[in-house]
Amino acid sequence: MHDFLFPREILKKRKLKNTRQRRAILKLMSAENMPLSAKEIYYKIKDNNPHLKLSTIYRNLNVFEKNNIVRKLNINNVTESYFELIKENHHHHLICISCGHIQDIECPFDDYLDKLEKKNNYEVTDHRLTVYGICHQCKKDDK
Amino acid sequence: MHDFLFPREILKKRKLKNTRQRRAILKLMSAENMPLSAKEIYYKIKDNNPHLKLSTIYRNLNVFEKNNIVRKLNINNVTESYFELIKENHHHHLICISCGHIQDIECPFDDYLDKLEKKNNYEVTDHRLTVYGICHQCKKDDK
DNA sequence: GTATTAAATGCAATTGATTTGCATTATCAA
DNA sequence: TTGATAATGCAAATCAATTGCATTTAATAC
Repeated sequence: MHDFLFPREILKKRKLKNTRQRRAILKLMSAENMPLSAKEIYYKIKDNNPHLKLSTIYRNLNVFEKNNIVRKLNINNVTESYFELIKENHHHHLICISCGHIQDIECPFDDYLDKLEKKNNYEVTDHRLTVYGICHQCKKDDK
Repeated sequence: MHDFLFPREILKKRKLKNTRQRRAILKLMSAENMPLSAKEIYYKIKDNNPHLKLSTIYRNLNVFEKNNIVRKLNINNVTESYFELIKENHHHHLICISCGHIQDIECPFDDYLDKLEKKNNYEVTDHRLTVYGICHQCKKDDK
């Protein structure tokens, strides 16, 4: 389950320019290890990158998405997109609609997608499962 | 599997005002029977509703969503939200990333969500499964 | 029907996320 | 070290969606 690469290795592997800004974004995403929005990334790394602009974050997240380095997530009733590093373990998300906490869940599909492909004559390229609910803590707090 | 209600019945049931604009939106959504964006709805009904504004569509789609009349959908790489009428048959979506065609697929979950609830101590309220791929026609056309 | 009242609509302006154009700067390969 | 190419900073623009407010309309009581 060897998965970790340094930002500069991730970039080199894709022949992407190894810039300070890109390294900072990847380093943060790796450290936080949870989905983050462009703004969250921006506010967490701007102190160490004085002239950094939000547009640079957006541009790089798009580059990373095209290069399969990050995955963009839509969350119901949340306007900003979230981004997570793509790792080896394929998973989905369980999201608390009260506190917003996101946790990974295993992919429950075994041969379901193969069957779906054949049945519908599709070539399946991606799938997303998102489960929404109220987490234990929020239930207790009656939030 | 009796499911069909006239727009005025749908509105009355929820004690929502039965306006011309709301009826037009619901009538269209029922006739088209596929997810539509606010703009698509707007352009398809504006000829019969001269002073209709897009903001009225948005406001009503939000009202309908709160009242469980429509469901809002996010589609990867698509900026607008899509909306579909909620009917009895619970389903998910298979979307062609080439032509954008959306088709319903059965929900594959039996006791999976119950197990997930218990395992994670969550109260599950909603779930979305979206499968992306390339449809038969687009494969043939090599689009 | 008519009056009353609360809610919906039209309209214009605004918001907020994301993108883009362009001049400048930084990276990378030779 | 240099030159070519791509990334960044910065400001402005875009686009989906929302909002404030005056006016209109639907629902209810009379």
